[in-house]
Amino acid sequence: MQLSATQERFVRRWGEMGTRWGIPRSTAMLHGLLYICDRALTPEEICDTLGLARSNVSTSLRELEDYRLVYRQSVPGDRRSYFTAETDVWEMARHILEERRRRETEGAVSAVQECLASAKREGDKLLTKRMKALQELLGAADTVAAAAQNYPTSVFKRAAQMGSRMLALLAKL
Amino acid sequence: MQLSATQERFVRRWGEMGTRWGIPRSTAMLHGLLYICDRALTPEEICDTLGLARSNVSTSLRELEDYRLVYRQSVPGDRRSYFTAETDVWEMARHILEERRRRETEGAVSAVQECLASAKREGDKLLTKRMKALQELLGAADTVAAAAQNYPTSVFKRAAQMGSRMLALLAKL
DNA sequence: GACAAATTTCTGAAATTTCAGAAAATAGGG
DNA sequence: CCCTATTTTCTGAAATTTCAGAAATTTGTC
Repeated sequence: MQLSATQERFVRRWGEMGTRWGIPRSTAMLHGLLYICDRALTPEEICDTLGLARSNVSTSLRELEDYRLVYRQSVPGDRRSYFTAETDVWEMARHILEERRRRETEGAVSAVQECLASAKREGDKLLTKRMKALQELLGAADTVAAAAQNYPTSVFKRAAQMGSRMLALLAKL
Repeated sequence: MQLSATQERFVRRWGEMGTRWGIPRSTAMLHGLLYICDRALTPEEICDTLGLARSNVSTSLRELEDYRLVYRQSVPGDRRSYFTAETDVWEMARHILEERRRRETEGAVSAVQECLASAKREGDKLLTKRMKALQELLGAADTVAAAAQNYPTSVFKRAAQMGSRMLALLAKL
């Protein structure tokens, strides 16, 4: 698959962005490519287009599937897998939020939990206080993120779009 | 400064968490240490306590100052700098959000902007559509994050704590 | 169940990031 | 204005991460 100059540029830029978000460049490029494609691609085509090793594409695709940013499709009578990206950006955002919550906050919550227990046991007042505060924050973040998962995309979208107005409203309460 | 076993454990765990968040382990440890301290520390003390190189502490402190997670204080008649951490977790969260917005979304917004312009110029319908969608998402995220900066901590805190309820409300509209 | 196509896992090399030590710069006190 | 205490910047070594190529595994077909 031959990319136009602009498509090429987007894919490259997107890959660059990925690195800032803690996503390997090649994984992000692969995602960018699928995102701007209107048909499903085979891993083979992806390799050729982006100049990545087959193994790398395989690993990246699995990672992106975990994030639910790309979907695998199988065509009857064709042994190859075909991949497409999630193109609804709000759905994308939800999935990223969900996965990041799993990976980034869950560990922190349990770490703080443990330390809080120890601090109490040892009677360390200050540490107890600090751990409680952290727990409050992490808990709230986790709750919001979790809640976002339980509503349809339309609600999530509306919430994000109205976010600033909601804050304005809250400021008056 | 001698740490108790639990304090030590927290600092270590917090450092570990940092790496998942894209923050160097030593920087996160340093932040963790200051967060659980009730008095200001000198860089020297921090080195001794955590076993880090002086240079490393210097760099990490500057980074944490950029995030506004630690503050520098100077004591008259003492040439050394003293450092304390932000201990209000909601303020902490706001500062992190702000800095992450600056570092992570600003670049993406301008990248998409550029690509959108090129796509339009070239008449690439699909790419234009995709770039517009991304722009919508990034714009919304940016707006929410920006709005959070403009309200007092109390509002931010309330918003986070009520987040799930707000979503429930929105779902009915 | 043997064969071929496709995919995944393993391994190490290349690139990047983190961090300690040395050298340079800065600031205060005499 | 020099001297000393403190901090910052520079440099390269160590650790980590990313990724290509080879080997192993899986999947489907005959």
